[in-house]
Amino acid sequence: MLNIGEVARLGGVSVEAMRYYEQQGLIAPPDRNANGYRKYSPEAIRRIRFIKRAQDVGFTLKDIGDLLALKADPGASCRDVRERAQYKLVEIEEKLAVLAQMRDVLAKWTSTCPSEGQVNACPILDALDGMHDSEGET
Amino acid sequence: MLNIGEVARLGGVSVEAMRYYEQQGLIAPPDRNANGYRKYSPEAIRRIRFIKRAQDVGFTLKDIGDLLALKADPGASCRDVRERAQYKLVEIEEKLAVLAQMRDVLAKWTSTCPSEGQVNACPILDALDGMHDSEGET
DNA sequence: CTTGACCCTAAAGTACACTTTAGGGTGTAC
DNA sequence: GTACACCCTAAAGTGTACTTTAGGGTCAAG
Repeated sequence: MLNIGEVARLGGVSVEAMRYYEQQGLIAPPDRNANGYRKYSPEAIRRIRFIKRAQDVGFTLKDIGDLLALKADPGASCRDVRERAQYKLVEIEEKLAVLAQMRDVLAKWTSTCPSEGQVNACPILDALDGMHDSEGET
Repeated sequence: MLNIGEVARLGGVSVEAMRYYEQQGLIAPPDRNANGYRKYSPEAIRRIRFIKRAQDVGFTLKDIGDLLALKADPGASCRDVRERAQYKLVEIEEKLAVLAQMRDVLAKWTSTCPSEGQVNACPILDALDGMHDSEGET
């Protein structure tokens, strides 16, 4: 049995994050020993790492709660999990599109800026000021 | 001279956002007329649109404050503006890389999931559980 | 003369995932 | 026996860009 600090260290999170996950229902409240300390089985480390991996691919803690519920539900289907993943995939692709657009505009602007001269002749500020509108609005 | 609501409408933001920008120093406190209402010149609309365009390419309100300060400073150089833009460009490219990685992993997972069968045989949950580790960690 | 759309302020709330603070108990090594 | 690392709780704070709430004045139309 492990103390919270050990699980946190091995799981790669802070002790406070551990307590936060418990509070949010992502990890079950563990047994306590006589002094009131939380005592975890090594399985808890797997759980923490599950949460971290899910975060790494973009799931929020709420999403992760849903995934964990599906995981624990014998009546749930693999399709349910895949749906969540595909929905998240779409969200991420949307964010990618927005950022790619930002990148393109910024790249264009920085490439046309001579970097010499005063700000009153800065093409970037001119663009922000709408001096030569030409972008496709969303 | 325009009321705050007119500027907000023409600038494409809410009245509350206008007051927030003023509070944050992004727009100068305008004159008030006898009843205490803010009165703006049409220039204020340009300012709001500047802020919106800058947000659209990824600048935070704090960034935008810096840009506006450069814009108003006759001693500032175009290089200063370009530096900000290039820094932001790098930030955005970093975010893009993170999201692209998420997308790739999620796409792989969803493609290998049969969507049939019970969750106890779900390849996505297995992957999240670290069943067949093979990702390059950062 | 009242209805409704507008304006004002200050403060608190929202989402997200924690971290920090304040105050206090526990366990072990020297 | 005390120093130090560890554990506990509850509540408040962080950052971002607003929105919402509460409470109250202003103005034009009918």
